Amino acid sequence: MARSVAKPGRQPASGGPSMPYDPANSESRWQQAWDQAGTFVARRDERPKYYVLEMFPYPSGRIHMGHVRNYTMGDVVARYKRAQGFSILHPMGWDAFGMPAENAAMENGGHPRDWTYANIATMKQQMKPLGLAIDWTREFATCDDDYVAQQQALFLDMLDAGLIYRKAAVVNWDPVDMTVLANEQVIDGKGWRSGEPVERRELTQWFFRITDYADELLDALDGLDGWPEKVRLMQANWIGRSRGVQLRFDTVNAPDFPGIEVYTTRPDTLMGASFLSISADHPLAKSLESDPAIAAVAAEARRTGTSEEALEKAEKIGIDTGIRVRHPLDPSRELPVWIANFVLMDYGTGAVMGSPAHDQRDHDFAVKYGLPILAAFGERGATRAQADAAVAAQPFTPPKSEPVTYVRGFAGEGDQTGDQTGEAAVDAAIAHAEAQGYGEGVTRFRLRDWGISRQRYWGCPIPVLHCDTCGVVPEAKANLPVLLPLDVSFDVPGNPLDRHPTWRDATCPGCGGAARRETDTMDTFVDSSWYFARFTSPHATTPTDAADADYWMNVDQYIGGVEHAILHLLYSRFFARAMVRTGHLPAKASEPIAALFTQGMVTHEIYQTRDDRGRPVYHLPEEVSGGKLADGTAVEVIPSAKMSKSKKNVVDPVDIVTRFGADTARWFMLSDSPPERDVEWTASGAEAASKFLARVYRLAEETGAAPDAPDRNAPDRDDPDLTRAAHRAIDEVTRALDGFAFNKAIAKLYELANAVGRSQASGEPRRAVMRIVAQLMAPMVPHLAEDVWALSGGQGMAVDAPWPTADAAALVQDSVTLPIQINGKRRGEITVPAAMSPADVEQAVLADEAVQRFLNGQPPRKLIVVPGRIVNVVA
RNA sequence: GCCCGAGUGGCGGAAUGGUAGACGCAGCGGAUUCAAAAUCCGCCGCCGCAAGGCAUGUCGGUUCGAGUCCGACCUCGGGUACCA
Repeated sequence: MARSVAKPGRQPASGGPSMPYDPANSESRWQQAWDQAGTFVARRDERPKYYVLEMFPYPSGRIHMGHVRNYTMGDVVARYKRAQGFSILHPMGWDAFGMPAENAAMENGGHPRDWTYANIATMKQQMKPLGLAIDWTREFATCDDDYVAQQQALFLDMLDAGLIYRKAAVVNWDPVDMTVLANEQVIDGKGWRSGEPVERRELTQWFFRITDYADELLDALDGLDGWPEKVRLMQANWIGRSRGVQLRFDTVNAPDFPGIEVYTTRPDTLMGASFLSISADHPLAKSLESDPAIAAVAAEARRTGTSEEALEKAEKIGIDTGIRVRHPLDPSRELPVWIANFVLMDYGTGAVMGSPAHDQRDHDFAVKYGLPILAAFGERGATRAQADAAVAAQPFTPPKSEPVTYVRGFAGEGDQTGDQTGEAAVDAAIAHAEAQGYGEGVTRFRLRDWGISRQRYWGCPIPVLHCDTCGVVPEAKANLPVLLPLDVSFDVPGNPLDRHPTWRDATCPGCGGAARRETDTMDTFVDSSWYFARFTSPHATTPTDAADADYWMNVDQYIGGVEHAILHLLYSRFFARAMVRTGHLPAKASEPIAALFTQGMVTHEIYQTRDDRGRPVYHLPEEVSGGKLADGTAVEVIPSAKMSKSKKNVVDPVDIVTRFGADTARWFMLSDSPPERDVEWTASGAEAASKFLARVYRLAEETGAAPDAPDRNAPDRDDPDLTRAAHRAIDEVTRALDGFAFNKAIAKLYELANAVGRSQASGEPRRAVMRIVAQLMAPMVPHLAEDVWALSGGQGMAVDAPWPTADAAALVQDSVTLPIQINGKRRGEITVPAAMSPADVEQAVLADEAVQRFLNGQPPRKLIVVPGRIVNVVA
């Protein structure tokens, strides 16, 4: 419907009816235009390349606002870099294996494969209208047969290179459902479906030797300049390189176990050791299980979940085994050996030294079981009695760099006491242990090898066979891919691969005899550890293509949630090294991600009322208006909560795009919060974004219509203020985009649009500025930018226009206003020529009336002039 | 428990150690309109008539000057190796 929108005075006299901003129509039109031009198909050419990647989505069923935010940010980078002349790789795929598909099959029937591909189709259809500059020709899902084939080929090469091995590891076992549970399926130590306490159970599983690269993964963090410092810190702490000592405690009364090996980073507290604790799975503990009391505690200890969190938070339990060990520094002391539930056989030696005076966990344990608490050291100057008294109620754990007073020598009773830092004492203790032969200094890592075996169906099959003659044998590459059987059911718990009638049967590539397939599948983190490499040549018949990988690697900008700061990103860093080693990536790709940005979540208010029994009842945003329901009931508003279906505080991107258009959704997602922080979706904010975009469209229409005015032959009115504003905006928006400050870029665009609205400039000068507006907005709102570009006389498409550059001359200011502080408080200001010397500024300031009043005739004690910034008078 | 973050008006936020609150939302006032919507213009941290004072989670410190740096704490969020 046509209507006039032009302001009085700028009304196009002869102009036809203007069209209102109509994103539904124009957005799909521009998307078709880009498609037809093949604008976003990545090409290897003479331009410098730029690889932008957002963490690919799990196909859960529908896209959500978090996806919109994530992909919009990547899209801004892709379009901005494209305008700057880079050849862009900006692909999209699907992290398609995983538990939700199996859960859906269990709950609603159907097959995980069908569920997954249907979800992918839906989500792709939902993403398309966002107008993302994605090369869809490279799309793949990790559950595609082809991806499975290449991943299995990688596995075999890594196996061949010695990067993969098998060992026993514990899992959460649900004794009722007879199945392995994921950590998230263990709630308060009980299985999520059965409600029964889970047990720890040992299984032989496949491991990647990520610890081979522990040193390198840690040291290389220093070079990752484009990564957030917090992520590098988290990874460094996770890898956790520590220097300590492996100590041997000789047993007194266990002839079959002459010694127990213990690793500690605090050998300086050895004199404070009052017990050893061992895992219930330690061989020594297992040998004692004929004792019913020990068996009971061991069984109880095995009932704790396997997660570190569960382990650390669980009530500490233990039992004295009756076994005694001799203290290495004092043969007259015998220490008891306890079984404890917080020690896992998987980590280290399965035994730890208890120094309750200097460790919170050991202290808790010692208090609970009445074990002695002996201080190795105390506050500086403390006597032994004082130090012991101080640790009775709580452990003393100062930083290792802090000097303390050792009250029991760390090299023996009364030997090497006195003031030391923990660091120095640890060094001395290690030296002493080595000299005396009761231990040796070792560097160890917190990082453990990466267990990839999953007792689940919907994952990439591990391509190995079990042969009675040859043992464990890799599948022949010619037989890849090993694909999942499709005729499976999920009506009984457990892994359908295990109970499939024929799938396991295979021929041994070694001896040609009968063999059984491995029924474990790979951790889905394997899939996501190399997908970025696969995007460089998604259709290659090998995992990667050397020329493509060489051109496109590395990822120049990776964008995703901080929840992946450790596992996904560390595994990817490891995988890249493994792929370099096996010849699938060039050496330069061993750090595959040059820059990382972690974006915040999208949140929304929760609207809550209470039922008769005081339980919360949640209401959808559209049911609430003005803080009330339709029937007038007031709702309680809980701000900034993560969007979740159960809390009903969700906004569907499809609804938003239908109602406002993609550009509004994109604009609001970027405008309201800095990208690394959470953003709260608000209806009013979305409406404001929509209004602003409509206003920009109107401005473009008005300026575009200007030549049709009757005075078209009169000279154009220029407006130096507007030109200056435009160049300042170019400068500021460019710097904001470079710094990932999308919200600031948008604030600058508001300012520029306001300047255009105020300006009296006419005709071409105005249109020139509107073309700059179009270019600067294009990365954020690409469809509107095309409209504005076309309306203001731009040639071709805005998407193909090179990024504008600011005219330095237009940015210079001739005078500056300096605030005047007196004793640090703002008391006035002074406007001086920008080039005025500090000495002249001082004179001008001292002449200032407000300054004279404060100084009251006295000379100032100090006068600080920060050129161009501020003046501070100290009276 | 442990590791890592974040906290600024009624709200989202801005601020190379240099005027705290850019820009936007909400609110208030005005213009336009028969009326409304839409649009346009103006005001808008708190207390105070004003002078002025108080304000960046809390408490201390460094500095001519601290939202920004240092120390301790509080609250919320992420991770914690089988959720992705």
